[in-house]
Amino acid sequence: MRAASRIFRALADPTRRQILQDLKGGELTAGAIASRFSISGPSISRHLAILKSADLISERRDANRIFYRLEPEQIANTVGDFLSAVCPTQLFYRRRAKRSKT
Amino acid sequence: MRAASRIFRALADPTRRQILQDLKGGELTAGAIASRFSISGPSISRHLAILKSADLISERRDANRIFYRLEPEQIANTVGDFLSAVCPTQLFYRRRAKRSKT
DNA sequence: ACGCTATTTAGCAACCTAGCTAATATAGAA
DNA sequence: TTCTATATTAGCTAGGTTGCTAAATAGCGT
Repeated sequence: MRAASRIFRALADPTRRQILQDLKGGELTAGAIASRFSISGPSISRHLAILKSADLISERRDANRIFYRLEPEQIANTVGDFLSAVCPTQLFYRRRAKRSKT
Repeated sequence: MRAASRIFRALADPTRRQILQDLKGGELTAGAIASRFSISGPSISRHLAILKSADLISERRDANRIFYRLEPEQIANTVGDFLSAVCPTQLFYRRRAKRSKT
């Protein structure tokens, strides 16, 4: 599956979009993320797996906790590419880093 | 359903994203759009209905043809809002018009 | 009215998604 | 090893999505 498709499908779910916004403030454990929602831990775990497979977040293990962190460049690059392809005059965007092929 | 959810779900399908790109060059009839894909006319018609219900495109009837036109501000506003909420430092964006509540 | 073209709507099948609970890792402490 | 805490994986169900074909609608010319 193409990276853009993985990313846009990942962004299609409101819980996942909220997780990304929550991670904007810094990394959080899976449990801390789950506690912000009224859905079960396993369901959040799957949302995290989907976000991770789209490279929108990354994980770091510390003891038996897993910290998740936002990867804003992936989001900005892919979504920015799409926006510039569809409505370039409405938006000015600037890359922070070279786009990497994933 | 919230506008953002309708829009991100509409963007989740690659055929619909391609339709938006195709409309960037100007308005097209339903038939002209359908002829660019290998899927059936009725399927394209539904994709167009989904894009229209998300206010990403608008339609104009001329005789028995229906012309579809891109609504780039809707896309830029909603997606831009999300990007600025999640990764503001990666992207600079500028509104062309006030956001309307739909 | 009739025919022709353009397009949508209806109805169906296959697949995907997101939620749940129960079971299974993983890591550290006693 | 056993216990506890954290988190994921497995297996299931309900509902949504996307494709198809066939039928209906819309507009215009004859």
